[in-house]
Amino acid sequence: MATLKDIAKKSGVSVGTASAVINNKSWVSDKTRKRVWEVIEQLNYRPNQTARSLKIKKSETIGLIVSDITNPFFPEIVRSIEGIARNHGYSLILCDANEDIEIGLESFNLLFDKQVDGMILLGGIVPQDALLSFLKKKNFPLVVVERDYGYSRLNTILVDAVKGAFTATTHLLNLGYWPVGIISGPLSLDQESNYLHGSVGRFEGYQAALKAKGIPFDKSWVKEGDFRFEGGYRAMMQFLEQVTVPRAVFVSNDLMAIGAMEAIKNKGLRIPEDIAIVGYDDIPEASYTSPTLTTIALPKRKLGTLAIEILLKSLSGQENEYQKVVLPTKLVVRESCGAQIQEG
Amino acid sequence: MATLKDIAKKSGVSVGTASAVINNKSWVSDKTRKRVWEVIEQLNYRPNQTARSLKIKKSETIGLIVSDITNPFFPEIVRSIEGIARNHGYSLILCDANEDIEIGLESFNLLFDKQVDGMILLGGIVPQDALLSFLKKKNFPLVVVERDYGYSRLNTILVDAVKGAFTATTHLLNLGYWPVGIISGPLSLDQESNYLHGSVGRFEGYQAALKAKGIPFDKSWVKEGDFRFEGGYRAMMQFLEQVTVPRAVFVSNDLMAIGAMEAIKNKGLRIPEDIAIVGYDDIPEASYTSPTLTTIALPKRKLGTLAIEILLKSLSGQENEYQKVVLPTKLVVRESCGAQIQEG
DNA sequence: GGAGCTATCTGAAACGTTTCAATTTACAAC
DNA sequence: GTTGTAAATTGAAACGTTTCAGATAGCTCC
Repeated sequence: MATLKDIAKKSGVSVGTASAVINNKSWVSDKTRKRVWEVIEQLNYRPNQTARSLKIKKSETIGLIVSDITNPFFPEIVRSIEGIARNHGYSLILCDANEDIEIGLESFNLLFDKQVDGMILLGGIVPQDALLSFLKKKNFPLVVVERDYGYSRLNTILVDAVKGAFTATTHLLNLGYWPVGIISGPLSLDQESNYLHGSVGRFEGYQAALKAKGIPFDKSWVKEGDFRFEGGYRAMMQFLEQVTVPRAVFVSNDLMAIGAMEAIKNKGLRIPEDIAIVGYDDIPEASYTSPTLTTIALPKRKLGTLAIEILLKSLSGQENEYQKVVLPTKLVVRESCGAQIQEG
Repeated sequence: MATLKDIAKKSGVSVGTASAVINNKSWVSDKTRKRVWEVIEQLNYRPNQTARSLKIKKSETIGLIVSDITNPFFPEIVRSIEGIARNHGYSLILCDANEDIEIGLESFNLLFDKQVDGMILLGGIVPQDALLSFLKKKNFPLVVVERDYGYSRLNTILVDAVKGAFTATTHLLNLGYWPVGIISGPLSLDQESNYLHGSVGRFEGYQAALKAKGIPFDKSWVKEGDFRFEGGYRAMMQFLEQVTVPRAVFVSNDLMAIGAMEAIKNKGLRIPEDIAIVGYDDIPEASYTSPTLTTIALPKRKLGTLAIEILLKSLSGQENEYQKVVLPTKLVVRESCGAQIQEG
């Protein structure tokens, strides 16, 4: 592997000049520049980024911790982050936490050792105390997506979960369905670990929608899931075994909604004729299911691009404020809610 | 950020000794070891991996180029690779090529600049000429998954695509369907860029199955897709607009199969009553669709673990042979093929 | 009390860059 | 020619580690 020294020797200049050439410094004479470039090409020289990083104290690398890479919600976000990062000369070190908070913490530390210049947390699987105690000591470019740590000196990109769930539930209520149930995300976990997961917001939105219609909240229309396919299936099965079954259900994410639909079909019931369903996330699969899934679309691409853009700005050292962005959701009406054809 | 020098000064030893302590060299006295560790903890010292990498000429980083991270086939493989890599002290730089061969090449070069110690190509989106001319010059730890570059000095992990496609097609033929079409992967691209994608093997398997039954091959039962949802939809639409429509179709990957089913349903036809479908990959979604998708299951987890294990062995410098592993596939019978309940 | 060990520790070079003060060169102006 | 100035180049230090030849100290043995 050729080094700058080789280039310098072979083209008869000093190492400093050779460095100036590859960095396109303006003060190198055209003659020298040309000669050095010839040698660079001849030796097929590529600068050693590690040495460069050591010197300039930047790794030009970003850490990305995804809470669950196999959840179809994330890959599209990862893609948009990776593309923009690459176009700005940054590469991505990926860690998948597999929804395990221990791995989240381990990855968090590991990424620092690897000298990443900044970090993006997709889904915020890093434990709150570790993250906050770290942030209180150091100032580090960091963006959190889809998790609210409730700390002001932190860039956060959220989606208006309360309003999204409100819209979904109201949509079902407006269609005249009654009763309308909810399959939520993990609720109890949230309290124990102080993990303000999106599930709480979505649950609140559901309750608010009932309230707005003057309908009393009733615990028996609530089942708790785990954001995974199986959890949705199980929760719906519980509903189906009740004496009175809900006429419609808002399911807190699409993966669970698909599981819930599976349960309904297995019981020989029809969607939406017997039970109407609205999901949340709008993962690609929502268009494939049968019936297709009415759901709350999150601006996935936007979530990713915004995250990396805010991070890049922060990386560029501009003295910028911490941002907390809340993006709107959008109701996507498909078949599972039983609405007449109408643009949502 | 504390450095080794700080540690050395504060604990009254030389930098060399301090280094020996964090690297757990045996010849440091217990007394010194203890004192240095105290300072390390007190200053919250963490070794600078960049400096370390520069010196030891290893980055402890692996490059991973995925041909399409949003294809549900890949995330599970990525997860198994990442987990094992992390447990062995390696982290992963992820590049997503978005099925774009240009990006594949760009990423390939970028990863070298980043001094990755080894590389895994998931789906082999790197152009053949670039890869092979590189390999002929240098010797570099590399594992390719699900693409056969047809070069012997290269670790390759494949699945028996020909046999898989043969099994799928034969399954349809045995059910008495006729004619049986195929939606293939990109075939023409393969010839132009000499890209021996899995699509060719699957196509061959289809042809072999016909031949085995003494059925002549007919071009009009072949449509070319792009391995994406939309491509499957479009290809099926072409079939549906033909004078005679195939009675069953083997679709070369599940994403396209789901697209194809969508097209069929949109035309008001039934699966499998009007058209039977068998896919390939067994992505998680294959169990969610309606009807559920009969498909060829690949050992995804195994593909990932094997890839990283071979790479790690190669990285450890053992003078090992190049390996070419071909894993078997498995027919998973669900509803879309219209077979009676039977274990596959 | 010196030789010979061993166990422990030191100091400096090296890894491949970037950076910058200092130097050299080129050239114009007189 | 000398001087002044700008342009081009050099050389060495630095980044934070690892490594290794050599130094030192403490023993044992005769």
